[in-house]
Amino acid sequence: MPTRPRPSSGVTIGDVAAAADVSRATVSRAFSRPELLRPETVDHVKAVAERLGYTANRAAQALSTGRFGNIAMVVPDVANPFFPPMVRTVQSRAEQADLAVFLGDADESAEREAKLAARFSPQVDGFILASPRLSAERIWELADKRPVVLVNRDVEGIPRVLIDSSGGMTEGVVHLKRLGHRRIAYLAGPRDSWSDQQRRSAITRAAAAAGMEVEVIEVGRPSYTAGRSAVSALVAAGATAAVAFDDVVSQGVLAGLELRDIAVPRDFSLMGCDDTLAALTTPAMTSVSAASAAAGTAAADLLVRMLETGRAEPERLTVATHLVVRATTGPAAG
Amino acid sequence: MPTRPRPSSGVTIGDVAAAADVSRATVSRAFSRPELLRPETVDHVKAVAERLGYTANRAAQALSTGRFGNIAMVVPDVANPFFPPMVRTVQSRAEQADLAVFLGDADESAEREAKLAARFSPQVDGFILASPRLSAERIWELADKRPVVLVNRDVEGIPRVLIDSSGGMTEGVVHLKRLGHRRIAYLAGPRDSWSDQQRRSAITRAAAAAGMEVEVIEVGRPSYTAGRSAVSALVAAGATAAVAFDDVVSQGVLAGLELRDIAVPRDFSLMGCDDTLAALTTPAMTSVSAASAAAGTAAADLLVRMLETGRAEPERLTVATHLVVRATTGPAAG
DNA sequence: ATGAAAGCGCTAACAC
DNA sequence: GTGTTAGCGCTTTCAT
Repeated sequence: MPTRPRPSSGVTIGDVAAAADVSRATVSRAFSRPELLRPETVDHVKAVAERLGYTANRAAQALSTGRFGNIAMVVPDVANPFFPPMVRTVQSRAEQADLAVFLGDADESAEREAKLAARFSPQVDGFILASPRLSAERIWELADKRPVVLVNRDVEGIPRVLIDSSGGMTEGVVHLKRLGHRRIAYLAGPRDSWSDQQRRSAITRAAAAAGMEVEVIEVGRPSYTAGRSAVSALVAAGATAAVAFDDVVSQGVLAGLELRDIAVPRDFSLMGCDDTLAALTTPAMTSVSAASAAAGTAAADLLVRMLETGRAEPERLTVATHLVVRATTGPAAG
Repeated sequence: MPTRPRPSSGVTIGDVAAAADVSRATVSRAFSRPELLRPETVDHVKAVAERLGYTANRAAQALSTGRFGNIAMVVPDVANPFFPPMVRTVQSRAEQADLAVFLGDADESAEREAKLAARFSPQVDGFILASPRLSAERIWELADKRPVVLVNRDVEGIPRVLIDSSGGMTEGVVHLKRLGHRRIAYLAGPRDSWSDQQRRSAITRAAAAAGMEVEVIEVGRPSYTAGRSAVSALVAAGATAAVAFDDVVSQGVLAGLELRDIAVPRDFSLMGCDDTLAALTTPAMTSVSAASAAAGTAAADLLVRMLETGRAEPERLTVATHLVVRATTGPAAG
């Protein structure tokens, strides 16, 4: 008989059973189904386990039950200030359900999202995909194997939490119109981002309704530098105001305008989105509220419920936004 | 014999073995030790596995090998811009070693760090603790069970990566002295943070050496609001310059000063630390470089090596810092 | 209320 | 080079 030095996770359920003079089944039940045991048995077993420093082997548990006690959260970029608050709330909700959270940063790439999903899939009970760039097909495939909750992405039949920026966006356009602007620019984000598509169409529609012209300028990956570099295009477009895909880009634009001695809001109006940094800049930026923290809680809640009830109806939530007017929007120049 | 509906992870190694007409051991080897098999066997097995959509059950693997293929990273606050770049680099290094990363946000609390560590411990091969607030004893306890790498924390016998801010801090004090400042303030961070202790003593020492007075003002959790609120204490202290624990606090101070119409750098000099936001503010802040991304890579590297070699010598790295002079430091007023 | 025992899917001795 | 087989530590059915 083989006697290889087996990997030992230290104290096992057998050790506790022996020390407490009960069967392993009893030890197991003391933790997972204490109501099946006499209270004194439970106490005794737990005391012994405590004394021995017993911790259940998660792998064995998972192998036996088929449940891992883990979920995965995938984000396009943790360094984007939109996500950390969401990461935090997802974690705290997950912790309440005794779930540990894997975090994957996809670096704004659909390909890397797929890789991460594949890597996590064999050891998680479910996924939260924040602003995923994955195709609907791949999301369906994934959802076919594990419960999936989406944030800021709408795919048929998949539970999701949407932060609907169109309300705030529209208010923003109206606000700019009232200030006398006639020609504005939208600094667009990643094309495969649902948020960008939504914002793009909201602003286009609102501008048309208000009889304003809108020039769309692509900046690609939403970053400070991308925003700063976009200023020349902004100037070339002859716009007197701009709405940026998010606050990060907006902050870059702010710096770029300053560099060219274009005063905000005197010579130019600027509006961000998500309200992640807007309150912290100088001057403070007008932005569209977002509440990504709340979205995180909601998403985690949905997932936890799916896990507990076993694939309930796909719930679909939408949270509204509004414009937060600060110092970067003012009357049109001239 | 029991016939409960066993949790099935779909296609198992047995299915592949049957379909490929080999033993399960061969299938296992085709993936983990292909060099032991005839190339054609490997190809055949892999092809069949592919066709069947086989994915190894991680729990079974872990149970059998005692290795999980996961590591945990614990940070005090993901929303603090110092950490996301580190999280990203840790992840990318971990991915190269085929390790998945659990992320825990401890919310600046030692207690929560301990909880997270306990939660992750039974299913990870090692830990990266970033700026942990845990006591040395608890860190030793943890390191006793699993390999641990520390970032910005020095505990005897534990591998770690330190970003030594004292160099940059000292340069900063000299810089302020040269500008004519005589009385400065240090806006201190969390007392249980190694970084804060180090910065605190570096500035105290440097100021003493330069014959300057330094008032230490505690702000507690390093946040924008904490920084902004600290401005009154700053004014009361009669300092003409301040060094903040980090850029987040510094950014808050900047806003607080602006609110009181104290012009920077004309009336007051301000210096941040870590250079996370400094380049993005208006005016751009003088700060101490930090390279948290590099620290993350180094830490992950250390951990991966420990995992591969099996507890090598505890390596201990220190990365130096320097002052990055920008617009918020100028001649002393008056 | 508790115990006995099968088996979750995989890996690694060992035999051939 | 490949097969056989004994577990890894846990949960759960079934029996008592």
